[in-house]
Amino acid sequence: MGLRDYESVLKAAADPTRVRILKILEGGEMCVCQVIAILSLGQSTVSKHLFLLRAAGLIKDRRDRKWVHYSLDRGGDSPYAARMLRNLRGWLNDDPVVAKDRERAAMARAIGPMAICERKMTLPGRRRKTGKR
Amino acid sequence: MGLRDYESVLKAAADPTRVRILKILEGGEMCVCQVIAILSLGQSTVSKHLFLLRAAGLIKDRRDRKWVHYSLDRGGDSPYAARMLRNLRGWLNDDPVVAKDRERAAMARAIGPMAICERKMTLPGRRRKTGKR
DNA sequence: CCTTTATATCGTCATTTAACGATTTGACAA
DNA sequence: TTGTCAAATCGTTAAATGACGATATAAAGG
Repeated sequence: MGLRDYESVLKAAADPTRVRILKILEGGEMCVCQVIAILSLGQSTVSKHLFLLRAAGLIKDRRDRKWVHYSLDRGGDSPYAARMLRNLRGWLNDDPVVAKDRERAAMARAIGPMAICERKMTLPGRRRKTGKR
Repeated sequence: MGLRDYESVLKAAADPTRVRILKILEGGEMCVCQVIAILSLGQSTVSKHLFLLRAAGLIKDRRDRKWVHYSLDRGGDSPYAARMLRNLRGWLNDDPVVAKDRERAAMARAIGPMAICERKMTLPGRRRKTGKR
């Protein structure tokens, strides 16, 4: 519980894409394909971000049939992670990117994971492949 | 006060060397040459770290003759910075690296900035040039 | 078994970053 | 002004990071 853990939590929380994921998950559990659809990023990219967030103890996963659902790990054992999640609750709620993600998350929830995962549905409002960084 | 500010604060606070600086400054104001002596890192390296911490609103500087003293910017206008500083207060106090830095900081304070800045004194306990990463 | 589909992992590439030494700037003293 | 010294900035290099597409694994269904 020293500098190493601290660093993994802070670095995980410092990346803008990963904060977006955390803010999306504040609305509740989400399956990976929904997160992918909301962020409009490649599947492997999102998977890696989720891995880092999980490694830091910020989120946890739950397997349901062939889907994996992620949610905030509020009761985790990392005090750094727990505090950062609490901080984030009150932060960035007015940020336009976060707000837009929330809208798209609400749509994803309304549609449900099945429709999105089975590619019967695409979320509007942001074009895919928005530039390769 | 959106994602950009958040990112600069979190990234600044996520680097282990910069946290060490913040923890050192919890003991009070310090002149740059003292921080350099405590960390045993190159002068330009430390200067850049201080720049980033200042840009994020985590620390502030004060000029006194030919020395620049840095201290935590607790009353700053960035809510992210203020909160992170408060979090840090209670974090990492048991970490061995932080503890060692604190010892060396206490020595540096006892000696005073003059002696260290004028190179009449070298802090023991950690060899210079510990590897170029 | 074999196919499909959701997610994870691998390999590559471009960008960022942290370290260094060298140089410049800025404040003081002579 | 000139010299000195603390600190900031510049330029380079090696490692870390985030993006991607391709491939591998895990669970269902045929």
